[in-house]
Amino acid sequence: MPELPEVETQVRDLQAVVGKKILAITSDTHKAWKPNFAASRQLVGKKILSITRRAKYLIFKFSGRVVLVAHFRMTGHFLIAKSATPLERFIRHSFALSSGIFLQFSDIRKFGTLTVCAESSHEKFCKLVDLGIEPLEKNFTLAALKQAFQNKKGMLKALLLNQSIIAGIGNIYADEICFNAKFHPASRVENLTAQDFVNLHKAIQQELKKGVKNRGTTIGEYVDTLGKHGKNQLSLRAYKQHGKPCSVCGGIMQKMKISQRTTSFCAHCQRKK
DNA sequence: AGCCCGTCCTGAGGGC
DNA sequence: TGCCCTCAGGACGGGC
Repeated sequence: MPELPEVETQVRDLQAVVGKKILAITSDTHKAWKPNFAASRQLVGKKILSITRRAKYLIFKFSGRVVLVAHFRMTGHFLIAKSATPLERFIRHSFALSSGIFLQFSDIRKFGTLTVCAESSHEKFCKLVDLGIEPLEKNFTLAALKQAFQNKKGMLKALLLNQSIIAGIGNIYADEICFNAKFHPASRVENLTAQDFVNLHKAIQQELKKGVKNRGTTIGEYVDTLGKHGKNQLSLRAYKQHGKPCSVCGGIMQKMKISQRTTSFCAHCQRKK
């Protein structure tokens, strides 16, 4: 599923369409559009001025102070095509751009969302204001991590998945971060020591940077805008590894549910705090 | 506040 | 072959 590294990879590739104008939009999944499909008409004739990322959201700024905020949820991704012919079977939305380019939104499970709103209100309307700290930004310091976790209680993995604390981590990277830092995912954050925070801070940055460097994790359907697979799945050590031997100690990886998500971990290497 | 559940959705994979 | 069942889960709303 697309998380921070996958969205970041897409946003970097999508710079290729900045400056293009939207000529037409077709969609067979009107429900994805917020507040409604009719709002998509506001984008037609507008020029893409910038494409940026906040957490797992993609933010397209257009001429005329209009913004499109896209979220991939489980199975969404953009593809850049040289014709209107769908590059994949599950293209739900297609944007005809100037220069004969087509931006296609693929989304098997139809969970993805496309929100159109005024630039002045998009952060509030799309709840971007409620998002936590960006873990790959300079201001994500050790002190900032401690601050974000201050007065919080609960299971470590649940907090890593909470977008209002740290923004952009999903199920894959949460498992990898816990494994990297040797924390049992059900560790109580209120029990973490100063040294634990040092290790956690390092692991968050390492795993997300590795994901970006590898152009994302392809498990299931995620691909980049050219349809190419990422490489991060080749170096996963925890996510979906239950039943397999631990890459460190050789013990069999365990499985449990945390926050409704399947969680894989090594009961020997990852200590419960 | 923390935690759980249901909802949205559809393909993959298992069982028979 | 084919049908039914379960599973996968990001965000959100609701309940305890």
